[in-house]
Amino acid sequence: MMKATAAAHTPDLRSPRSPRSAAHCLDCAIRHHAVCAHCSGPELDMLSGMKSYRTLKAGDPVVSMGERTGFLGSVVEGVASMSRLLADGRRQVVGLLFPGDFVGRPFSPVAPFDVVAVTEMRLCTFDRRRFEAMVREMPSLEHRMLEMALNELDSAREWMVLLGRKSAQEKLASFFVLAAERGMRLENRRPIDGMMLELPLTREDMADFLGLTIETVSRQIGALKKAGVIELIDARHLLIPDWEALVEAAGGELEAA
Amino acid sequence: MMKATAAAHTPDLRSPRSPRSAAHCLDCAIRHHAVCAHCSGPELDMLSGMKSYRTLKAGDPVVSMGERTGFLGSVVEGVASMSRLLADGRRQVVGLLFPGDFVGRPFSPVAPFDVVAVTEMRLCTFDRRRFEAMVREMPSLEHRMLEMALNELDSAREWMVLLGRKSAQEKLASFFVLAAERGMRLENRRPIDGMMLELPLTREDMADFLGLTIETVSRQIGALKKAGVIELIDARHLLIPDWEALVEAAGGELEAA
DNA sequence: CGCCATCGTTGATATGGATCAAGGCGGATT
DNA sequence: AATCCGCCTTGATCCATATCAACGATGGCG
Repeated sequence: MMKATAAAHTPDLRSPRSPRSAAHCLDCAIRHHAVCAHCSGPELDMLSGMKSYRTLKAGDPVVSMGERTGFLGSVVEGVASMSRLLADGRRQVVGLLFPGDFVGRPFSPVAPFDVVAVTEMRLCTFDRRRFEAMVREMPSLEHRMLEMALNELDSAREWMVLLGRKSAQEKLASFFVLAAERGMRLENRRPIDGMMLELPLTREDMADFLGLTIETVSRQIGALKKAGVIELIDARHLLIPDWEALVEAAGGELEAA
Repeated sequence: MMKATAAAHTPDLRSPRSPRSAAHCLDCAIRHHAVCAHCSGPELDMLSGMKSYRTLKAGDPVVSMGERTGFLGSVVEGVASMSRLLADGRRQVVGLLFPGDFVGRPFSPVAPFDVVAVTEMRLCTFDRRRFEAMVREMPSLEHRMLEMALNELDSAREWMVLLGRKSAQEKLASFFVLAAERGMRLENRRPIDGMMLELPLTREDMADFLGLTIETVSRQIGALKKAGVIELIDARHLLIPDWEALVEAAGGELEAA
């Protein structure tokens, strides 16, 4: 029974259609969550005509900091990280990109951060120039971009609170809250008591996202488990017996990223 | 001589005209730096007609988290902080608002953070509904908003790197870099060796911005002084003898906020 | 002028998380 | 089935920063 739940949450990456692409944007899984969410029929046709897909394996670079990238796009399936590597090897993950999230920095060709696939993933991409031109001609698309940018800005600031002021344990709990909320979002559902959560990140990526070391991540997961806030299935899967207790352990509400 | 330099940098807040307002946007100090930067003549007339000014003293609240604010606007003079206060009193400053910066959260009436004047300041405000309607009708204005939001997003992520991975001393040096760059920006100048920097924040605000305590802020300022990276004039004024040395102490380049 | 409040500095001590070190587990390769 | 390697956990110790405490400087106000 628990196995069944686990299976139901495991992304079935390759099943629905050919590995290459989804025929038309109308059939796309992220249709109502991505930058194209508010596009009308003809607008969607136009996007549909210029999109192309990329499939990536965990660990594959998507864009590198400083690079001039010729494309912009959306995450369709899987998860990517945006991060900055300092000269001495310290690394900070500044955001995760889930399905529906926008990839790339419009109107500035030089990438400000590294983007790396952290799971197997599928990306829907557009030629940068054509997409930017389209944005400038379609106010509804530009409005959608603004709406998304403002939401990401709120989320980034929310995360600054975590990085600057939360304890290691609160950081871990907050990460689980974030991952659970984002995991449910595509299906327009909310996290519920007893739900299973699949962690898309390694301990190292979690550490770099939370401003901690892998050892502290490991120990604080252990502490949350001992406190009964989570139950571990394996290193990458956990159960959340009581959602409110988890939010509590996270030190109060987070805005969904 | 040093006194003269100091005077030249001290904002002369009340001098130019009546406390109430600047006549027309064309004469405004932030004309080319604020949300109105790309507006053409007729557009500017429209904004000019709907603006009104607010003057605030250091410590005055601008908007409170959770509040429904009826206005949006721009900082004209002075500096404000955006922050979040946790239930137990911990506080994190998530951003500073300098002249030209946008104030308020468009398209979402509930303020996600507290905004407080940290110096005496002057604000140019617009009725939220009228401004939002104008944005939706003027693609150039909406494009400018998007451009600003994307820049702020880059800055916020940059700051996440600082909060998650930098040492206390690097944090202080980075803050001085930020303050110096922002101080020079309005005049389209870059920081130079020997420049004087006026700190707009108390030690407490700096601590909350950097994720530190006031004692650590005080000690690390002392350490940077001993290292010769800065010279203290008084608690609120310092000299930067060597700009590159300061950037170095900050642990590498910051993108200007 | 002297009081008080706010702000900042400095010193002593405590501690949360980092660092250093060792070993376990599971999956891929052969 | 044995080996290996990446990933994770656990233990011992260290250290950067927090905390606790006292005091100094500055400026507003009676």
